[in-house]
Amino acid sequence: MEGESEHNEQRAMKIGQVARELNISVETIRMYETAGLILPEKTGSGQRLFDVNDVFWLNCIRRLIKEQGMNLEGIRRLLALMPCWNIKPCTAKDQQICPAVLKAEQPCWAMKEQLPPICKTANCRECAVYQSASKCTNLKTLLYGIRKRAMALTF
DNA sequence: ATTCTGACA
DNA sequence: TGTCAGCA
Repeated sequence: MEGESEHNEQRAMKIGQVARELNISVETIRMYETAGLILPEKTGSGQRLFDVNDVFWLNCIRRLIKEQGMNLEGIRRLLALMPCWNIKPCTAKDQQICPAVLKAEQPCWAMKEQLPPICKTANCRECAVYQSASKCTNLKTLLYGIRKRAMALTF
């Protein structure tokens, strides 16, 4: 059996283990990361570590692709539409220059360095924006903030 | 044995 | 997406 004897550690899985459990190749998982869909933890040596939420999210990505007719680009752009400014308490001034607010090219966590200080120094894996996205409830609630904002502008 | 990055007959 | 190289 595997070494599942860890206690406080949030039993992080290596890419090979994740690949086996989800029946996908490690190359594919790395590709999802390159596309900005997932943000696995990295050890000092560069080893990717996935927790249960990462695995769950990867599962959602697979379904979006295999059952919902989406592709990597589509998912990436969808995540890029997340109303991070409604989740993260950034100032109006930040929003005027934040690429995550002005553009919808990629998820905010995929361009961390270009973000204002509040987000630039944050741990994206622990940020509500990334976590809510990886919850993969349904795509509409994911964009609820957008609707709220649209309503405010319309009425 | 496993993972990592980068490249591509 | 696969896979082979050359490391760590």
